[in-house]
Amino acid sequence: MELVLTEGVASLGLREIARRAGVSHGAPRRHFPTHQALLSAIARRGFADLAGRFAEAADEAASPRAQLRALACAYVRYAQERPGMFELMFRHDLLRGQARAAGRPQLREASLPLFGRIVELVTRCREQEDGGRPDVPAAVTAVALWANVHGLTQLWGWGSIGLALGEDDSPQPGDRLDQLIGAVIDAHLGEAAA
Amino acid sequence: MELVLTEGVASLGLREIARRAGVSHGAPRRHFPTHQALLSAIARRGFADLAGRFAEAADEAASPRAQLRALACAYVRYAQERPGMFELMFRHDLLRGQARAAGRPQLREASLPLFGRIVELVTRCREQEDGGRPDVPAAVTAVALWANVHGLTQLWGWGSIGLALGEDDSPQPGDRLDQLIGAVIDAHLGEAAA
DNA sequence: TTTTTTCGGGTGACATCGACAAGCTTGGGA
DNA sequence: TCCCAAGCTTGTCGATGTCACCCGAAAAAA
Repeated sequence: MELVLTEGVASLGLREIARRAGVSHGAPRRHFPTHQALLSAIARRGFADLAGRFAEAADEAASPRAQLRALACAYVRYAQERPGMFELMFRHDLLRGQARAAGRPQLREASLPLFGRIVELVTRCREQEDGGRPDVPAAVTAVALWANVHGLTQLWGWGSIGLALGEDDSPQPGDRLDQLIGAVIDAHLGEAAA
Repeated sequence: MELVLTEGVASLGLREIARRAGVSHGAPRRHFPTHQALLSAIARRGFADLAGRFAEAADEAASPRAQLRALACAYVRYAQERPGMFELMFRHDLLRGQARAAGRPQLREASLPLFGRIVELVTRCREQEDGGRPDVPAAVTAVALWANVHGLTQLWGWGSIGLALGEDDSPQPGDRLDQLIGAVIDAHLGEAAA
């Protein structure tokens, strides 16, 4: 099923998926009650993939700050590696229908543990190097950081960043993205690590 | 036409818009070549609205930092006040078709001057109170800040923030949003203003 | 072993959608 | 007066998602 995501999110019609699977339309209905449910299932698989990347990114890094940075990198990299999947994950809930109440909880239950890990890392990072600003609770900083990474991913994904920064220098764009992520982490967690 | 946006982005079918306008389907075709073009026109109007809010938000504030804060507030407030319009503005380009190359430039040309104002404010804010980190160029900070506000808006819009922070205290949620925006501004521009 | 239930899939219909191709109607120059 | 172009209507075409019904095989129950 994921093979369809290499074609973009626009080619995710129910009949198209059925064609791709070699079965007739209405066959998916035996497994998923509606089109949205199928898309939700695919998105859930995407969230599982992302969680796996998070796990293996956190294993490679030692300090909490490095782990946070690795998480952010994994986030952006996943989005730019599987753009269709990323798109589907964060907007399938209103692609066509008004199933707002039905699609939400699944998405939230999938993205909530990821956030729990972030807030835990922020607290650990704070009590270890206490360079941040302790006047604002850790959960707020975690939310701000998460929002920053997500927004960065979004803006990067549709090319607004390369256009806003101007495409003058920086031989490969991966450098600029690393610079951007480093700036974001530094901004939310304090200037530089110990 | 904007009246349709009070019903959400799901009710923006071409025929539905025509019904709402009291004309028959295929009538909009005389003014807009395709459905995407109509949606782009509505989104452009939304961008104009947002630019107007930015202008009047920047007038009320004096210091560049206060202006940036006002801009961020206006951004989030606009999104939570017209959620359908906000959604349409940032995703109509791939709602259904593959008109990726056609829808993009209009969106970018509409959102680029807004960003220019942000980077200008960041530079002015820096050379005035020089509290930030001058080792990273101002454009990078501006992008990071913009991405942060955008991501915050997105996460807030679909309720992930209230769910992540827990709905325990904070009588009205507007306070928490102000706190969040303040934290974001402080993080990217330096601890506290003069 | 025989029967029955369930599971996975197929077929066709229906309403709706966006895009298109004619036809109308109306208003303002020549 | 004629004309013609803008704006709207109507109808069609392909395609979509949902639904109801039918079928074959495998598993479960008799």
